[in-house]
Amino acid sequence: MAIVLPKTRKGENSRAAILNAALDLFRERGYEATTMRAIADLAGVSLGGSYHYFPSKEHLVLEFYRHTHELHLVAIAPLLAREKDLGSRLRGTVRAVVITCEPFHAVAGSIFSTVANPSSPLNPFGGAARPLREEVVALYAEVVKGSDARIPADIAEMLPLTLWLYQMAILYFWIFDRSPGRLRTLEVIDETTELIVRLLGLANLPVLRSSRKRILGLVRSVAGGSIA
Amino acid sequence: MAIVLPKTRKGENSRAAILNAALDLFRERGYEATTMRAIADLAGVSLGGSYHYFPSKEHLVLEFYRHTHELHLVAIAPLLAREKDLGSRLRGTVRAVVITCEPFHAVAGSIFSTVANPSSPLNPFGGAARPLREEVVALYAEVVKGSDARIPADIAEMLPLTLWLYQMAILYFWIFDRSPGRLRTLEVIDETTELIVRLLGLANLPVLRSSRKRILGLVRSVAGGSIA
DNA sequence: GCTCTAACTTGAACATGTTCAAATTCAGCG
DNA sequence: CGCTGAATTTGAACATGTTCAAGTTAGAGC
Repeated sequence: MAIVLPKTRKGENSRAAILNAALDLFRERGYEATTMRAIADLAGVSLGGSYHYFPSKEHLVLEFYRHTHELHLVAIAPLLAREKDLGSRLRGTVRAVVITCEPFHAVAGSIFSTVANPSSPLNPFGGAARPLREEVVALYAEVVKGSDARIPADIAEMLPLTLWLYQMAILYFWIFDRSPGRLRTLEVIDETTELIVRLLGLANLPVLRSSRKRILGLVRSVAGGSIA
Repeated sequence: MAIVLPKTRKGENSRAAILNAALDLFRERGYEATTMRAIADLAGVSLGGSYHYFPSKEHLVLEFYRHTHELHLVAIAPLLAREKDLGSRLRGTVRAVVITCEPFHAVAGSIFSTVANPSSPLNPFGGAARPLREEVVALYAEVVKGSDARIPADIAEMLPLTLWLYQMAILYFWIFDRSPGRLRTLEVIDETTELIVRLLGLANLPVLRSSRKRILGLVRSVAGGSIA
């Protein structure tokens, strides 16, 4: 079950060939229609070969996800360097997620399903996925911090984690979106990011004070138990 | 693929035996560890027999849903007949969900992951689960309607569906909850239901008017595309 | 009671993810 | 060059969800 890293040049080649074959076939046929035998054939290794570097078919999907995360980082770097408005930063970042993931829309369901399984070590709330999760949370921390919005400290503390959860919800919506160009998802992103910014602005209203405390306590409690 | 209903007494017995065997084994060993062969053995039919009444192993899970849903209905009937306060009705209803599902807590994770896959016929947003989903939404409509709370019409329209989504979120939290007696989930239910009632009370604040419109439009849009 | 048909049941066969013991390769070393 | 041990590779074997053609049963109609 442990992930074995290649120790030789030859091993590196094999691992890369397997991964590329898997990514190509996933994109071309989808996850379920891609058999481990087809991956092995295309990679030029035997059936068992893949299991030397990837403990399971699902682990190949996770490599897929890691790949898109890196594409995402590259895609939004200019925006984050330039833009100061929180709404624009948030909208651009989340839009970039779904745009980056677009080539993999057909596979995304299986990714999500894999990732949603609480008993899997790959669960985003669990330990194994922790580095990647923290990278994404840190990204949202930067989205907020690099803006000119003044966020109260108690909210700022929990906001990145909340935005990460929000992104997961958007991705789940996106998986179901069959509209051309995934326009509906983009619309929902525009609506929700604007809503988030507006609600942040309203958070200091006296009448909302107690709800704010309650919500923050809730987020803290949920995050504290399941994630941290 | 079509679901075949038994036409004879013998058929009814077989179907019931298969279903009972499946529920018992799911509860005892979990979803993945329960093989179709074990189900068939325990039910006293041959391997292929199950497929006459249940198109797939996942469809047996759907029956499991229905089973717990019916237990849930029975559990909350007295409360809904007696209580008029919205917060109490909501809290009691959602508490009853997790209490009803408690015997299946260990299984719930793998079931959730199976079912979260959008390509699964059992996906709660998809077609096969539609009748059951509509029953649950109708239940929440009754929770609201039978209360003495006065809910604006535009909110009342989308509230049951939103509460169903909320229930799903609670269930996902519950899956991760390792606290004794699942006390943390119950606490979160108490917190969130009170928050929901409070926010409903605030919905008429002028300053929230535009956010309210936005949120309702969002829910309507999300529901219209993926679910209805 | 006999026949016929639809309902029901069977289990071998298949597809595919996974395992694992054995075979092969290869770089380093004397 | 030949040896050695680790890294890599192999493919047969296994487990399990699913299919399906063939067999069996039971009840309606006569």
